[in-house]
Amino acid sequence: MNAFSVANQSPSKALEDWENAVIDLFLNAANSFGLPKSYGQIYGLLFCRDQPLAMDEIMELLKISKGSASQGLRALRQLGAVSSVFAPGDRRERYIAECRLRKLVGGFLREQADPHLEKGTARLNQIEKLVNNLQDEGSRKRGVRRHEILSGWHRQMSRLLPWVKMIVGKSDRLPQKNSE
Amino acid sequence: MNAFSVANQSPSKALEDWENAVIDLFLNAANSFGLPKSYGQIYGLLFCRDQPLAMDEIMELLKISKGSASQGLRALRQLGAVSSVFAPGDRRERYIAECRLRKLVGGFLREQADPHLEKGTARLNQIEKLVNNLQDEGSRKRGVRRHEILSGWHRQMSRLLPWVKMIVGKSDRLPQKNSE
DNA sequence: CAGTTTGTTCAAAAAAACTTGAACTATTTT
DNA sequence: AAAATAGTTCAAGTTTTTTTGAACAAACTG
Repeated sequence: MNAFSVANQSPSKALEDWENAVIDLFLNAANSFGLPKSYGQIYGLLFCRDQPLAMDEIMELLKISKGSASQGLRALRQLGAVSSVFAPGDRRERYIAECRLRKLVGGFLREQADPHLEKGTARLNQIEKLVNNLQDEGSRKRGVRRHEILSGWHRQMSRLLPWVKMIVGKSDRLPQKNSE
Repeated sequence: MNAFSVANQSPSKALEDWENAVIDLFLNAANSFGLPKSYGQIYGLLFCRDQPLAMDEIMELLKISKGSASQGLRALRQLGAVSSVFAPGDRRERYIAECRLRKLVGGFLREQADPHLEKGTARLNQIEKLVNNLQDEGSRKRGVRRHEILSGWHRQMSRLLPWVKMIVGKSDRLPQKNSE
């Protein structure tokens, strides 16, 4: 236990091992959800911290560029995964992570899934039109059948999302202290 | 209605417009699910067809390479999205698309989501270990809290998947002919 | 208002993901 | 058993995505 580890109570310059592990976890998770790694890193770092961090602190701790930090923070705010606060007596914006799974999932569905479903509707209409224009009887029948199947899938997916929000919403934070 | 469109009853050399639209739809969908475009194209093509197609036909219709076709078909079979059949009197394998959403979702969850959840368990254990080793009281408490939150999320996600399979499983194909 | 500080933008560089095709294995045909 | 056909593999090439950093804009400070 050296001078450093004792001094670690105030905003530290370096990440602890477990923090790196959490950040790496979110890095991988972001990838799986089709988001850039840096978004995951930023979220992961903020998730670890009790105190809000400013952009330049994030840049330094994660060793990422100004551009990545700026863009990542913007996207995360857009998703509702991060929000900004102002510390009195400091001009710069500071950021904290949203830790309620319900909110995170909700934001993700709103920003990613919903737009896809809408585009899907448009595409299905286009396909329907093309299919109905077919002259050849057999071809048209086959096309109509396929359009019906796709429409059914689309409907199913639309139904699924509200359930997902609902199921994830239940018993969000652990049944323990820290009650909002 | 020319000679071509009449002849189109047998395996055609070119795609129809609606087929291209469907293939493009699946191309985009594959992307959204983190799969290569070519997987989506291949699935989309097979989805359109009543008759199974051989690999060289897929290559020609989609203008993709041998390698892409081979790898794509393997991955799609692995996912349960495509299965192969043998036409009598022809040596080559032929492929058809699985059109039951339930099966598609099930395969995707099995091959993509489940492995992630397992890796998640391992990562959480690693984080727990690191956190418990912390000497500084405050740091450890913060780490423990974060590990608890992540464990809660992990549990929630594990609970969600069976529901997804269940909800998507209901009323799969349209209530119409073509009964399995 | 000139100088700082904070944060954004975007073209170019770097990294990651995907596709290609030639070489190879395995199987069938002559 | 040689030739032909099917299909796989993987290193190299291509495309796409992500990151970087310098130039810029905006808001404060002395």
